[in-house]
Amino acid sequence: MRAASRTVNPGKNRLLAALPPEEVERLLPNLQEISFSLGDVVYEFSGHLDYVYFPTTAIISLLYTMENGSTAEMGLTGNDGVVGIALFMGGGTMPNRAVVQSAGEAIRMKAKELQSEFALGGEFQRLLLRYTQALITQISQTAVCNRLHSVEQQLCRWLLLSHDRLASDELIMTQELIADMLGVRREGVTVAAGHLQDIGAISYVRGRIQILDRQKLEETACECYRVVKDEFDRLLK
Amino acid sequence: MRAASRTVNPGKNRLLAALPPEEVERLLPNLQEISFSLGDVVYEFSGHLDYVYFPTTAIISLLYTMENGSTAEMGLTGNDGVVGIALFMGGGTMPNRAVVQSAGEAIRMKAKELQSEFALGGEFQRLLLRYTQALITQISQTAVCNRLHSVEQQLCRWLLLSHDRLASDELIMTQELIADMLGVRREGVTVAAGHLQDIGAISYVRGRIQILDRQKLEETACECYRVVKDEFDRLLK
DNA sequence: TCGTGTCCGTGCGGCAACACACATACTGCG
DNA sequence: CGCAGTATGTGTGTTGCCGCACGGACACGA
Repeated sequence: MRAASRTVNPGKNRLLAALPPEEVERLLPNLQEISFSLGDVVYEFSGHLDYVYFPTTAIISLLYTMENGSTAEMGLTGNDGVVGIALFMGGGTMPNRAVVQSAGEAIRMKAKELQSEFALGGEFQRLLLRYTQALITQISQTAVCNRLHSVEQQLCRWLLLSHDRLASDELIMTQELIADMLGVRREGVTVAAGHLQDIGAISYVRGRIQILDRQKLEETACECYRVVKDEFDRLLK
Repeated sequence: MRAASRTVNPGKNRLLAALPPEEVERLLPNLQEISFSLGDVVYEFSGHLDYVYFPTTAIISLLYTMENGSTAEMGLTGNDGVVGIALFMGGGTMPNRAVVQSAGEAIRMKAKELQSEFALGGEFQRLLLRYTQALITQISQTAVCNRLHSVEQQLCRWLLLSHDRLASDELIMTQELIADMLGVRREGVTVAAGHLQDIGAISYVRGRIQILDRQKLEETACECYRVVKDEFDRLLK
């Protein structure tokens, strides 16, 4: 995790990009660009947060780790959202972890400054709350999907959600890590990904996944992906 | 669903009870008591909402119904919360359903009036947002629990969450309905509930569940119950 | 170029939950 | 009282995923 002091471009995050000019101007001095590497921990279970992060090219996973060490993802945030909602929702902390799933950049803002801007009740507040509602839908759909769908369907959903938040068709991600995200065995991912390769949807070589055919992925995925996608599109213009 | 015009007692819902007197006074004329029966639909998938509901004795389940008809619960709300968060989060609707899981009363408030009070940015807003954060934790934990835990553990979690939101030790609930909530087969509930009877934690007779030994239920449940409980206690004072 | 670590593929036994079928039992109503 | 409807219990075979073990393949540095 490395901070740079150069001027930031808020247009690279959809929430910041949607702000009216006067609010952007007010916020700009408080924004800082920051680089994340794969695996960086943005916040820990019930841990204090000094900043919120608006990803631009990075993707952050919200994970829960059980007492016995097994993990599962609740949701993920890219350039369409913000990490650290507990800071404006009022709780300060959340009982989960946020881990960088795909290396890249984010824009950060001090908690205090976020909170005072939020309290003004303008477009900033409105956007953050709408994003939070979209996130709730994503988490809900994860819950339902975990209960009712196969590993292969969930893998498709996850690949599509990640792909939507990336500029490229390549994901840097070992099967081991995907297994942790989905809360399944590594071998389960191997089998599912093997099938997706057979049908020509992806190619997978030692931690580099190429998305070859989104169409096929969408067909193989369950309805959960589309529900989440549509809801994000609806709520975030 | 039946509305009564008699004077309401906001103290029976924990959110309303936590408001300072001047805000209660302002809201009181806009509150109405309403009765729900088991199975009443509070709102439909992506359906319009005219009111928010603050349950007092009723319990409302947030459910998702798949295209193939199978269902699963994302969370539940009792006298510690509010149904209809989309109205103040800004989205207006949500892609799920809300169904009465346990008959009882709630206090309702018109959407418009909710929104104008929310916009004032006072304690009302603060409480609603903190509740929403607690709900996010509940939904998240449901997601994780669905992935990693057994039907029996989930049944315990569900019974405990419901029991916390009830005045009595008796739940009126067939195994069929519980199965829909948990997103499992009815027979799965029969087996799990049978075991819970064997160890003396509950008794179960044709749609009437008696909670006999909470201690045993908590021991059999996974950690998920406690995480949710602690987070609600922390966020809602 | 060789070794070591990482990553991916595969096979096997086991188990929990599934789908389906059906038996039992209680309940309320005519 | 008898019957229909609802609710619960049980049995059988199937399936999807798990845990574990291991083998091969590639990558990178000494």
